[in-house]
Amino acid sequence: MTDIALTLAEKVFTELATAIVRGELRPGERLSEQNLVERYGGSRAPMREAIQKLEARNLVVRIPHAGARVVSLSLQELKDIYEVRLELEGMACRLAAERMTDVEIDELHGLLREHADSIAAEQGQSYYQKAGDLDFHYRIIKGSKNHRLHQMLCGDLYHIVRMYRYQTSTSSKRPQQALLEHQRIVEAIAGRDAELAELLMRRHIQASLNNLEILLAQEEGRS
Amino acid sequence: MTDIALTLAEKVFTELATAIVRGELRPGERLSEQNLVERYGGSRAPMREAIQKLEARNLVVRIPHAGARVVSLSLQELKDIYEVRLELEGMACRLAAERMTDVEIDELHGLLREHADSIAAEQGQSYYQKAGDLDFHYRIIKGSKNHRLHQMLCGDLYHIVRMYRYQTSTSSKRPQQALLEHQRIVEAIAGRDAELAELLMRRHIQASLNNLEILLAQEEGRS
DNA sequence: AACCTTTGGATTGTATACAATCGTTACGTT
DNA sequence: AACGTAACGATTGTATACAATCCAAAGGTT
Repeated sequence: MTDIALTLAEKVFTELATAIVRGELRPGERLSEQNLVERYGGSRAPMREAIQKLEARNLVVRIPHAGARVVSLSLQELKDIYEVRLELEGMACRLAAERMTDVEIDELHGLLREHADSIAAEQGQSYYQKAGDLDFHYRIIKGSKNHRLHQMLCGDLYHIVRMYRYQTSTSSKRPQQALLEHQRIVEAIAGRDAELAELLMRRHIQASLNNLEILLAQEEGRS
Repeated sequence: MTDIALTLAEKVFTELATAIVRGELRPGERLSEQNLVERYGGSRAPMREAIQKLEARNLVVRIPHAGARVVSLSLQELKDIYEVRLELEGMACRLAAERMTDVEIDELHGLLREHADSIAAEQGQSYYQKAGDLDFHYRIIKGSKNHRLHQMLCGDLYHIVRMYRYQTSTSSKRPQQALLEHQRIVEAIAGRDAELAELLMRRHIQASLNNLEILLAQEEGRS
């Protein structure tokens, strides 16, 4: 039989994780075990375990005897994360150019066609564009065939990155620009040009970092 | 007042972590909560929490309703880890060349002199050499001034790397060779040559990976 | 009025008890 | 004898209860 016996701790964990990523739980907000019991049912033990799982993924910070809070990153910490992501995802793209199967590359092409159609039809809502962007990066990471790399990028860093992207609405011109960059990256991968693929991916992420910094600076000025 | 109130869960966690790294707990070995209670005292709750912390650092694997086992890595997984480490520690070295203070660099020089003396005196026992090697890498990582990078390298990857190094006794000629490589790396950092520093560090780790692969192959043949 | 101390409430850390699930062994069947 | 099945034991998941710690507000002192 397939194991449908998900523990309550895992359910609460995924619920909370998506809530944090979507910004429904604000950075710095407290997570009391008792509150979670009242909201999700069950007892304190599973709630506690869920919080620990969140801590393991750096989504919350726990202080002994003082409780857990949704992580709140300084601008410096966010830059640190992007610096690492730049390196790791560049690496992933390089490896993907060497290791992806031809079928996987075809699927990448298909994905880009979908995105292009979606943007052309103007129905490319912000949410779906972000999901699509995520899907693109996800496939390349998977294409690196390095399980640990996949785990680090998708498990830890991406939650954080997504969390801050949800709140900052991307500027209107960026999606088309991003699609162009994506297309060039896929070209490089299809040509098995690992160095170029890495270079282009690094530039791509650098661009989105610049974008984020501008938005954060605006937000800073507004507060 | 300084918080000396370490929770039992944390104590057990550090105990177990070092035990695993030292090989006192073998890969694949089971960790039953009840057993831990008998060995460390207390109740199941803190033991459970300790095991979860170990899982968060990839030192154990937990399967719902089936318990926890010390992680047992395939050769492929080990290669994946080294591949990531190569990239991240190369990055750390590059950043260190740009960001370390002159004082920190002086301290690095001092560390290398100690190592040279230790080897010359022939009293460089295998254990201390490893500790020294670790200290060297640790300082460079810290010198990168990227907190997340530090966390990833020291928190997750190093435990695993150390775990497999403890068991494989380094070959007799390697320490001197390693010291030489260390010295060249520090030269590059002192000269603020970031690219060279990264290159040398990557070669250095690649060499130790080659060394490890040979030893693992020998072990494979012996079993 | 500002500062320190103290006391109360709330929250986490730990202990114990019960329920659900899994692995294994013994048994019966083919 | 080999295979499938069912019951047992052991272990984990969850619930409840108690102890230790922290945070904040109230009161006294300088």
